[in-house]
Amino acid sequence: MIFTKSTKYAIRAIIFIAERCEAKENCSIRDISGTLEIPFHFLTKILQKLTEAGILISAKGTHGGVRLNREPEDILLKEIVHAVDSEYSTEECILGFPQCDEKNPCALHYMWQEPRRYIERIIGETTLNDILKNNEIHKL
Amino acid sequence: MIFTKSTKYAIRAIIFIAERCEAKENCSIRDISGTLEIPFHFLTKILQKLTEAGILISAKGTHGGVRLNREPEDILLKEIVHAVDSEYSTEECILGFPQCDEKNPCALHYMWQEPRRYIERIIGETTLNDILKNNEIHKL
DNA sequence: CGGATAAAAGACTCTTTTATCTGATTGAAA
DNA sequence: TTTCAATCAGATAAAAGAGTCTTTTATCCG
Ligand code: SF4
Ligand code: SF4
Repeated sequence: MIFTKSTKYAIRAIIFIAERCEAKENCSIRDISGTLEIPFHFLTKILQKLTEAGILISAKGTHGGVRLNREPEDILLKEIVHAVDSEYSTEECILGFPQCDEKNPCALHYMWQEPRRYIERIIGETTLNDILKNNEIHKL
Repeated sequence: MIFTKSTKYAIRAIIFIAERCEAKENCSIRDISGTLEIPFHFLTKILQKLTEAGILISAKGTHGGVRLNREPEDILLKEIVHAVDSEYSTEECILGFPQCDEKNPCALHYMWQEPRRYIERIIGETTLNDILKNNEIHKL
């Protein structure tokens, strides 16, 4: 609805990593994939992006895997979203016009301001820690 | 972002029809397609759905075309959206889980309530007339 | 009335994007 | 040096979007 499937997977995976893996321990991608029922190779690609973005850190070989590269309170939802889907934007016209004309807006433009602002705030200000505070997510 | 391309096309087309065609006159789909730069055959499919939904009424043959079947104040945005994309829903979990657990929600669930409610209100309560009141939409 | 024509409806095919799967490569640990 | 697990390259599948062509139905014009 608002996030792409990749983005949803990314968020779910990060929550899993933060909750299930101790700071110094690696999470095997295979495990994450199995538990969260996310296609393995699709997940690897997503996690690679998160690693490139400096959100995760990965290790090959035995006991390898992936873990957080920073404290949950230093990871913004925004970073996760943009790491996975660099095009993501809330600026676009709700009717798909190329540039949004703030000067002479249509009614929908106007109505869309409020929810858009909320969404921008959620994505821009929520940290991984905020998400973790409200405990167990079902299926995890 | 929130609407599919088909839905955006549908809304733009309906606005065009309402503004450019007199009550008893038909709008040629070819014209709409040309003016709004919407692929012709893609648009016909969308408009067919709107016709099936009773929002538009169509006529074949010379001077045929499409026009509103009801007054703009009796056409809810919701109807347009659902006519084109019957699956559309704002109920879904923002993280893509199958059923949303209201009992023990995660933080995102909670944060998502506000914008979701706004969006539901926009879609559920806005009529075509509300959209038309705020005059000219650019590129139309 | 009867054929020419205009325009929507419908059936297919093609392209692009998003999502998923298969298999080979690399590197770390044991 | 074997083994485990991430990485990387590529093919395939599914969905959304766009294009081609045929059929149907209404008007027009003689
Ligand atoms: S005014 Fe309306 S149509 Fe124009 S860019 Fe803004 S939302 Fe889109
Ligand atoms: S609580 Fe969170 S994860 Fe669970 S259904 Fe609601 S939004 Fe989705």
